[in-house]
Amino acid sequence: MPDRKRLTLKDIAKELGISVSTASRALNSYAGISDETIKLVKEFAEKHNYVPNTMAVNFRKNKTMTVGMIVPELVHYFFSSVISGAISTAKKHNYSILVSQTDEKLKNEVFAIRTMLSSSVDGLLISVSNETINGEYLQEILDEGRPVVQFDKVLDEMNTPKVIVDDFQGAYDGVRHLIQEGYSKIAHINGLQHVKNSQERLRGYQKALLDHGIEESESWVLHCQQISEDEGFAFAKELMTSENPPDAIFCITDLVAMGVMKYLKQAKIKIPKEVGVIGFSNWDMANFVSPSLSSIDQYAYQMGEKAMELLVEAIKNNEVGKNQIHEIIPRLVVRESSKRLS
Amino acid sequence: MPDRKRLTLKDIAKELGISVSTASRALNSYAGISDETIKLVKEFAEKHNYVPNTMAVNFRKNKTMTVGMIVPELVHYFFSSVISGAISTAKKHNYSILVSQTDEKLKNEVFAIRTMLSSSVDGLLISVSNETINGEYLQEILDEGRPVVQFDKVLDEMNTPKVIVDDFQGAYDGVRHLIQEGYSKIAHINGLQHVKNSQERLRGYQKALLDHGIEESESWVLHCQQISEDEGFAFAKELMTSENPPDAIFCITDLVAMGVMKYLKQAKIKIPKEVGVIGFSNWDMANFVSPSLSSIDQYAYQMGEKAMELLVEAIKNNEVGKNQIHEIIPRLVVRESSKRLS
DNA sequence: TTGAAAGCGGTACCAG
DNA sequence: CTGGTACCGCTTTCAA
Repeated sequence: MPDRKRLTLKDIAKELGISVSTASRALNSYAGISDETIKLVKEFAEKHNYVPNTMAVNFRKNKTMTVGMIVPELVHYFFSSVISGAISTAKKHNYSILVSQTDEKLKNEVFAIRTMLSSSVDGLLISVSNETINGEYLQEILDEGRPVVQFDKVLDEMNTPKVIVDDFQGAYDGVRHLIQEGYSKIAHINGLQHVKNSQERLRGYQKALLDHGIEESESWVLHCQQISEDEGFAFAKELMTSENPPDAIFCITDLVAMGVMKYLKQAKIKIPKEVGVIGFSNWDMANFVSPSLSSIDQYAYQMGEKAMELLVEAIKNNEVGKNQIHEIIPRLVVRESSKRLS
Repeated sequence: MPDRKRLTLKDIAKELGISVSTASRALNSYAGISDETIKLVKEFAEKHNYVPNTMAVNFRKNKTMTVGMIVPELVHYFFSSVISGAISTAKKHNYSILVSQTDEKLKNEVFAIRTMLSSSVDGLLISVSNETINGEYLQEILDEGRPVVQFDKVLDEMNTPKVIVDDFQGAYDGVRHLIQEGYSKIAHINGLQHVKNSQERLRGYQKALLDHGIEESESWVLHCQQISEDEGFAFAKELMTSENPPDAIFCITDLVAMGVMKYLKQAKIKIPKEVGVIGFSNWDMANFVSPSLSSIDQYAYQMGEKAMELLVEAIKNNEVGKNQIHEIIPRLVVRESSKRLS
């Protein structure tokens, strides 16, 4: 396949009998170039299908109009929605997005960041893995003078804009709803204790109980390691076969709630009559299961849009290390799994 | 934020009192450079954290080590799985992936292709939108001498490697399974008639009926426009309230099957006792609904891996326009929704 | 085994 | 308003 040599600025200049610089300026419509010349050059370029060599432009301007996006998992309703939102905003600003995933492994995250760096991205959107405890690797990219925006799972101590969901509020709303539906023995299947989202959701759960005069029982708070369906199943079994079984379970994610419901159904425990269930994230499947699952929607798509906006802005203003928090208020979506009344 | 100027080859050369070319060759371990020099340069580079300027390298070599990937929809179990597979293979070969989505709109697809082109991707992975009927826009990228690999939804007439699922076989296996379970009045909710996947699945459905001596009824084949849950619901209703309702429904995708099951449950029609249901794609939710949904697994992740492998190979060998078909044999996953026996 | 130098294709500064 | 030219950082050819 002989790569048909592409037309360059030099070719155009020679062909039209003008200088390369004039041609360049004409194509970019600089002030101080006669309309005539501009027209001449543009028409010629159009006619001959001139496409500027992006690599040359990137090289010269030291910009790629490309940003990196690193997520823990791609095959995931929440994250793919965030990416979708980010892509849509990126498109508006003429940015492209390099996507990478870490499978929640720090090792992969470090590799991904390095790769992004070497791909010369203009900036980075990242939701850190569960294994990530400090941001030393992330710091490298900031040190290069390239902006980073964190979203969803963030490292507090890193100075970057952050787009997060108000997990506390979401959890609070969910648990309050359970209480209002008449549940009073509410268990919570939480996540990894060092992860901030988990901590906040736990706080919301506790505060809701407190505010409604319900005493907390330590044995009703369990912590997942994998945040998996299997854990949901196992913990539900553990809870329901204990001395003092709960009458509602607030789950750290919808996936865990799926496991919980699977167990309850298998054990012939009626949802929501005997036990209420509520998830977090509002996955697509929440709608399809029966009973349909009440959940907390995190506005994933909007989160992606916002994160990308902040990144574009930071790139434009060459702002690195600005610590700014954009908090998204989640929305309780009530479905069948938590409706005891009515 | 003052961008700390990065170390360049020139700096290294000056510092070590050697020429830029020697430094370059040493770093790349050229033959004809003394081991001593190589060691000297590499150690210096290592110590001072030298990172080659990728944009300069790209520019010089006219390669970016980046490929584009265009899918109809990102928030989709199947496509995100394919992307995931592609990313994993890309990583092995040191490629990065630019991701874009078209929302099944030709307009967006054209834009995405143009953007990818201008981002100087080394190659392109694409699954075309439902609106795409011919490949003139795709041809542009081939004409530039850059390889394209199509996957899942492909344009037959384009000369590119293609990775597809044997839709015919998948449909055949699914319908045969229904027949073996004792269903005989099998309806099929198909997709858009001009899309190849739809045609093949329809063929498989028809052949299975034929092979088992079951007569086909035209009124039992319906065509979706959107391939949506709502359509599944509406068509199920149409079928079940008709003069001659079927006793099984083979759906073009799991999403449509979700709608079908929703209707059946609402109409108190027992699955799988009265009506069997089977989907296509084997989404994660197939496991979570009840009854769980039988489906045809397309090995999405492997499809992504394979497509990326073919692309890397094509890039390496500078092969553009090679027409090669890699067909993946899907796998029937039997769950509750189609098990009438036992 | 090494150095000098010519670009790659643009952009932008300085003169005129 | 336009042309000439230096240069971005690296690779590679040619000479030594």
